[in-house]
Amino acid sequence: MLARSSTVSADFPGIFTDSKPRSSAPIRIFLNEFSYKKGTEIFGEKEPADYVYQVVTGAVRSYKLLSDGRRQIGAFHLAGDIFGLEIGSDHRFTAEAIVDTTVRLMKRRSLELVAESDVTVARNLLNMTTSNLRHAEDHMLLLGRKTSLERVAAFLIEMDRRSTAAGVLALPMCRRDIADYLGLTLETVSRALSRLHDLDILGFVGNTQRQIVLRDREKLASFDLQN
Amino acid sequence: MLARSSTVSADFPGIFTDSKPRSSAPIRIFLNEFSYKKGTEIFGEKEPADYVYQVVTGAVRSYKLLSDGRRQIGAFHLAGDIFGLEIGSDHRFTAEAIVDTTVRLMKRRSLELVAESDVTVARNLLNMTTSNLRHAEDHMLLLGRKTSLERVAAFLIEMDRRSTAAGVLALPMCRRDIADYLGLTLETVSRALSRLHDLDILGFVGNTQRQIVLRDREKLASFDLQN
DNA sequence: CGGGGGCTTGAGGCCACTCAACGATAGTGG
DNA sequence: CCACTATCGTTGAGTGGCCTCAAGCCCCCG
Repeated sequence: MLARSSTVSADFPGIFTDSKPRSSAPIRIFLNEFSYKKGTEIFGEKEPADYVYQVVTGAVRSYKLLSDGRRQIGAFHLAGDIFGLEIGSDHRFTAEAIVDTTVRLMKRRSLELVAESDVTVARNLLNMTTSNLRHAEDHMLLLGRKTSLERVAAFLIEMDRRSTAAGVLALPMCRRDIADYLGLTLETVSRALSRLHDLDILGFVGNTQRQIVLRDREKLASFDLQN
Repeated sequence: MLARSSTVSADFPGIFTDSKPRSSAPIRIFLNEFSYKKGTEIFGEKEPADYVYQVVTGAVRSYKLLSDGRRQIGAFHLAGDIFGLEIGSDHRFTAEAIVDTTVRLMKRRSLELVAESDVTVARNLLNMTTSNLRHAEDHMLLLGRKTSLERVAAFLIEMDRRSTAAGVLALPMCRRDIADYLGLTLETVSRALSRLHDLDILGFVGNTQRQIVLRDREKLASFDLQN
């Protein structure tokens, strides 16, 4: 039970920022921190959505499965991101910790109650849903019409944009995750990365293949067509 | 200027239904009907989103283009559907009439004003955005992971579900539109339909290839894997 | 009747997938 | 400390599903 005394807005900025100072009596919303080991499930598709989550540290993948095991990752959630926000009663994705992850969670019901009275919170709920929608729309274009090289380039640019640290891109997810996000196989992702490496567009840091430095953002961007 | 005297809810059911009876003085919202000839643009991507649209008769496609002309259709809008609803200031898709189409339109600004005061309208905005999001999420799975036959089967099932008339599916869009919706080529779509025809799962009505009768919904559904 | 758009079908090619081998790294336990 | 194993990533060879290119049919329409 954290944040008893802190303002809510400091803890769930995506939902509460831009809110005018609220009534002197602070709204009490339960905020618990919770940790998940690498690879464990945070919630499953079609489970009731009782909580909304925010990544504190770590990374999360949200995905859907076909009955034969094919997987489509809809989004990666990094530090600060809010996920599991559903308007309907059930989750539409399964969420798993990619690495050891701690999240902050709040009762969805509490959020709804606040949204009832606070117009700003309600609008921010709409804004977050909209930004999820925008991402999904852009991703449809990628999945439906882009080549493997274009997809990988777009992925690197997206991760670079979202990354806090300038310079080195530290990818928390494995090649298979990237592949399932981009609608490819892990081998194709690996080949695309190798090709970008051969073209001196990116470099690997040390011996790990999860830390990438973008040597030529401009050339990289030329592979990610505008729309 | 229609609907001067009618209630708003009757005209924009997607936004206003489930609303409790509002104040005795009806809210005045401009409602114009407008017609577009087959193939003409209703609005373009990145244009300011001043209006929200509802299909009265006809059909509309919403799509994004890559700079080299590759196209991804994000959604088809049929009679009754609301489209062009943006939270940001600009449209994120281009919308075109697939056939001769009449739409009803309202000033977005008016809608926002109503949403400010009427919580139910605000919630319905959120619900509509959410249902767009759900569709996009499902479509990502289709585009990223399904085979051509699965995609076409899913498309037929979706159109059948949305179609008002039971029995015959009257598709307003051409094969190229279907292909750009499913991330395929028109030839692949045609081959998939032929294959379903050969399997006695569907039939064509008369000499036209746009009217389809589903002979065996169960077998069709078996091609569209659950997730 | 000629022309064009929409659709189907065939033949061939290519990009991404499949299958496989291999190296590197990290974690485990002797 | 060193096998031992499992996981992750890269790379190569070959396949296959969808794309490309092309021909031809049908229907509509001027």
